[in-house]
Amino acid sequence: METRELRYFVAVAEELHFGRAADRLGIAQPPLSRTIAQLEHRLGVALLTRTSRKVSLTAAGAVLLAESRAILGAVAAAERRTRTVDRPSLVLAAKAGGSGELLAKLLDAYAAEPGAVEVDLLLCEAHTSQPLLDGRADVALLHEPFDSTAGLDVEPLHTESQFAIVASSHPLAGAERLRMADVADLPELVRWPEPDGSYLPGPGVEVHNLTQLFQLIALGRAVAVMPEVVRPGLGEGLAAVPVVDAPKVTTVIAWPPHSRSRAVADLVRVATGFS
Amino acid sequence: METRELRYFVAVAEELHFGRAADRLGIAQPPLSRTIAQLEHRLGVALLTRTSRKVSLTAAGAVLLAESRAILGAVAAAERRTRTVDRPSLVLAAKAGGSGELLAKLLDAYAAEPGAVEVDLLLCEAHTSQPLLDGRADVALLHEPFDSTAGLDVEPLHTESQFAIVASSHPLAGAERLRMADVADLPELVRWPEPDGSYLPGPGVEVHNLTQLFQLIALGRAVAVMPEVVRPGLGEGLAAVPVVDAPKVTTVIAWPPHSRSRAVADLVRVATGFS
DNA sequence: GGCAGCGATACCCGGCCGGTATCGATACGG
DNA sequence: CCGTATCGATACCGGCCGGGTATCGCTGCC
Repeated sequence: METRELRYFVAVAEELHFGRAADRLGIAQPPLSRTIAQLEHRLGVALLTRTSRKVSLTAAGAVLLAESRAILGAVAAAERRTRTVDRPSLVLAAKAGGSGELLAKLLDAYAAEPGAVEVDLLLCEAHTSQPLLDGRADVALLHEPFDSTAGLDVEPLHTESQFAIVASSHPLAGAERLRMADVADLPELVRWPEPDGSYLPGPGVEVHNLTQLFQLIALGRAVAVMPEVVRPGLGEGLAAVPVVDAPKVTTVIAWPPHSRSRAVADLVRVATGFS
Repeated sequence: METRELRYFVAVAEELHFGRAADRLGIAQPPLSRTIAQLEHRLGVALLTRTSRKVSLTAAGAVLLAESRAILGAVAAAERRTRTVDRPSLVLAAKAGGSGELLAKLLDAYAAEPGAVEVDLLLCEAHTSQPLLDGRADVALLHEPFDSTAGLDVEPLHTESQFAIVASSHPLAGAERLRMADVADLPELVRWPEPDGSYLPGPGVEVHNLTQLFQLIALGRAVAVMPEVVRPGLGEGLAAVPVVDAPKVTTVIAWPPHSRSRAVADLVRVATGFS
C-alpha cells in the first residue's frame, strides 16, 4: 500500500462521492475509481459499496479509514521532524483560551533552561491532540477526559474541578453550588464538533470555540460545564457556579510516543517539575 | 513521501551499503541511489553521508529511520487488520517459554467468553513487542522492564521477583539468596540480540532463545537473571536462586493504542479480571 | 419516459521506475 | 607509486503505470 493510495482512499471515504473526492485531490474521477478498485483487489476486500447513487463504507473500509488517517498523520509528522532536525524548534499545541497561566509559566520556565530552543505556539479551537497526530506539533497541553490521549505518552500536570458557566441573569447563576443533574438536561447545552469538523445530530447549538460559546452564554442561549481555568477569561454578564459532582479535569502534557527530541524531553521535565 | 521511498530508505539505512540494500530489495543499485537522492532533494535535507567507501546516517537520517520503521509497521498492521475484519481472529504474541501458565489460563478464560473468536498464538524468541508494531499481532504479553512498551496501551497483569539461573554445579547454586552484585560481573553473562537481530559488541555469549540459553547454563557456559515464570521450564542440572534486589518484573498485556477491536477489548478485560 | 447525476469502462499519452553500461573516487596490495 | 577492486553516481533506454478525455450504463426523479 502506497501513501498515494491511502490519500485517495481517505478522500473517497470522507466524501463518500468519487467526483468530489477527485476534485479535492485535484485529479480526474476515472483514475481515482481505478486506484480504489486496484487497492480493493490487492487487499482482497471490498472497502466501499457503490450504487450509482450512493457510496458507503464497508466494515473493512471503516477500519482502513481509521488506520489510514493515523498513517498519513505519521507520515506528515515524520516529514516535519526530519526536515527540522537541524534547526531545532518546538511546536506546542494548546487550547486557545484554556490554561493561560499554566502556559505562560511553562514557557517562561522552559526558556530559562540551558539549551532551550524556540517554542512556536499552535493555538487550537478544539481537538488539540490532532496536530500531535498529524505532525504539526511536537507537544500539546490536553485536558482529560475531554481530549483523546490514545497513542500518546502523557504526564499529568494539574487537576481541577469544574464550574457551570451561565449568564448572570440565568436562574442558576445565584446558586451556591450545583450538581450535574441540575444542568444535565437543560435545553441550552451545546454540541462541539467531531474531529472531522462535522456535528452529530442532536439538540443544542453547534459551537466552534470558546469566544463564541461565551457570547452565546451571555445571550442566555447556552450553558456549559468547564474547568476552573476558563474563569479568568470570563467577561461581564457571565457567572461560574461550582458543579460539585462533575468529573475532575486533568491538564496533561502529551507527546508522540517515539519522540526522541531533546527539546521535548526538557519541556516535559520542566512542566512536571512545577506541577 | 511514498511507502516505496521509505522502504528503500530503511533498507539503505540498515545496510549502510547501496549495493546490498538494492540486493535485499530485489532491484538494481542505480534506481535505488536515484530514489534516495530524490527523497533527500524533496525533504531538503541530507539523510546519508556517502564517500565511495562508506555510507553513514546523518542526524536527519536517524530520525527518518526511526519514523519510517514505525510507519511501515503501521502500514503492515493496517493491511492485516483491514484484510481480516470480516473473518475475525486474534493474534496473541508471547515469549516462547515464558508465562506458560498465565497464558493457558488466559486462553481458557477467554475461550469461555461469549463472542470469543479464534486466537492464534505467535511465539517469539525475543522482542515480543515487535509483531505488535508491525501488525503481525493484535495483543501481546510483555515483560516490563525488559520489553519496550513505547507507543502501546498496557494493563499490568502480574508482578514477580527474579531468580538467578545457574548450573547445579555452579558455585552460586548452593546459595540461599543472592544480590545483583553477586552476579553482575560474572564472565558468563549473556548478550541478547537488538531489535534488528544484530548483537552489540561486548563480553558474553550471543544467545537467541531460552532453550539455547538453558543449555548454555547447564554446560556452565552462562548465567542469567530471569523472572520466576521460567522456573517450571527448568530441566535437570539447573538451579534457580532468588536475587533479592533485582528489579521486579511485571507481566503486562499490551495492544496498539488505536485498536477498536471488540476481541482485543474482551481479551484485555478477561486478562485483567483474574490478575 | 426523458433527464440528470454518478461511477465504471475504454483508450491514449507522458513521465517515472527499473534496467544495463560506464564513470569517478578511494582504499589497498604489490 | 601504480594497478586494481569496490562502491556510489551518472547516462541512457524501454516498458509500465498514473493521469487525462470521451463515453457508457445504471438509477432515482420530475
